[in-house]
Amino acid sequence: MATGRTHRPATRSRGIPEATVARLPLYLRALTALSERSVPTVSSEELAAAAGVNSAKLRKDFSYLGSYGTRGVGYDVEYLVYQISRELGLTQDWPVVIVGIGNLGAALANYGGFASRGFRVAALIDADPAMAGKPVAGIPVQHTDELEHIIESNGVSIGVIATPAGAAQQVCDRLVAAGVTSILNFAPTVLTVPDGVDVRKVDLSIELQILAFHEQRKAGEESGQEGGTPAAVTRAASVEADRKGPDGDVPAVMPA
Amino acid sequence: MATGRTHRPATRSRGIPEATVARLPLYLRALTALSERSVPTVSSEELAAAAGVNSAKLRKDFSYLGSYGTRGVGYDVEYLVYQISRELGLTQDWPVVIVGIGNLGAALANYGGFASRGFRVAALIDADPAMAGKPVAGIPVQHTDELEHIIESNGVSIGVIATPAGAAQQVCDRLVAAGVTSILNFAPTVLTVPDGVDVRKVDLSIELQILAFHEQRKAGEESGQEGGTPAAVTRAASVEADRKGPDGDVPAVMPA
DNA sequence: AGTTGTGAAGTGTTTCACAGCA
DNA sequence: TGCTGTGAAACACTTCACAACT
Repeated sequence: MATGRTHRPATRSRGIPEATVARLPLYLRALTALSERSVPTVSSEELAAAAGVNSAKLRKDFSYLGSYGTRGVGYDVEYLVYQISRELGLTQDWPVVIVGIGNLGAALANYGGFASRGFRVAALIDADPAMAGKPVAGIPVQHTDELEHIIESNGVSIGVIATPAGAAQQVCDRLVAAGVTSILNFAPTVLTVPDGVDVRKVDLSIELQILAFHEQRKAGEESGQEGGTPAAVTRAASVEADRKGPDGDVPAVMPA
Repeated sequence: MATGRTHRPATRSRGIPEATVARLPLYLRALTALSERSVPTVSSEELAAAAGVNSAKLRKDFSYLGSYGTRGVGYDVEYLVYQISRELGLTQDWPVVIVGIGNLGAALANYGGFASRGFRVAALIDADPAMAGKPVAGIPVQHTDELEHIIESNGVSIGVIATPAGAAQQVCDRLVAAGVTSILNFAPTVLTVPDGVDVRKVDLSIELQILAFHEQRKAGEESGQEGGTPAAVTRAASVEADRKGPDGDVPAVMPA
């Protein structure tokens, strides 16, 4: 089993920690804003505030990239923008395909920040023949049949999956077979991919559930009741721990 | 300055690590699928595979919730579904408002998994008067003027911001003032909120940038270029990468 | 004086490996 | 026998605090 790995291999690149990589885009955005206001230099304290992190963390993060600051002064905004862009690989242009042009896919296609920084929507792909040819965000939707051809002829290495959950793994397999090695998955499914392929997932309902967890804690906290179980206003779901009757011996769980 | 905190307070609740909380929804989804197939029990190994994590991690995660398994057997699916739901606070119903009904807001409103598990879209809110009354996903859009009233009369504590970046902080302030204490932010902005308010952000372009970073590394790894992977057009930003003196270690430069 | 860059300490997370129980 | 539950080790990340430099 274990036909392939799932998720970030986390192969700590050139010694840049994954957590740092995840923050670089944040710094970049803050720096870009400063750049647009023609601010020439910025201190770690200021930039950290703008990016929503603390300054020690920011300095440590930057230290993995090199010594790009000037003691007593701060960081040169333009220079740092460039260095981070380069580190993130944004000085080249990444063609991206979006598969699944429903509400979400359309939203993504229209998302401005998409094109702005190093990414270019090379194609929109949908399984519905009725969609074919219809322009979304100025780009004509193409049918799934074209997928392999599009990937190959455009040298696409990043794919975005915005299909229903049921179609996601299949689309993923085709993307990978055609040469895509990085996937951003919006479908609520665990994708299985071969080694060497990166998958990141964005999952609305997971985020909401995490918020609900904390929200519940807040509610429980102020109603006295300590030490024990989470007070919870629980509208008593009547799920009980009892065996199901017919146990056919279902082997359970398959990796699809 | 420092008017308020930014981001997850990460107040390690009742000893359940944040990393574990973030995985509970994943387990829950896998368990729900098993439940629908009437699978009665599942081992840590099987469940871990379905959720895309390794089994040691899963067992450790579950150990924070209590001892819900049976040695030699595994976990009772229904029972675990209930325990995790309860822990996440999904046995109560969370009314949610979505602010900003553009492409993305509409996609979110239509997202099924939304309503399915403990969340209910209480209202859709948009600043555009032309949108008012128009139904999206069967729910009539209401004008921003109604925001405070909606929040208060529905007891909404979770808000989703899907507005343009420029409006996000202002919307956030109003949500918080009206009583919202958890926010899911899709706008590419760092929100500032008072203590006690949780913010989680979902940011497409950040995810893509992280993928680009890894993608770039893959490309660089196997020598320079090869026929057929990136459309690497390296749009030479001419920022001159030379201003620092001391070499001799870490810089991790990858000239192209 | 002001601010970076970084060892070292502290904290959180993952993995190992096996005792303990069904 | 098989699988959970968990200390302990390993690893990753964050924060501290200050020397080094401008």
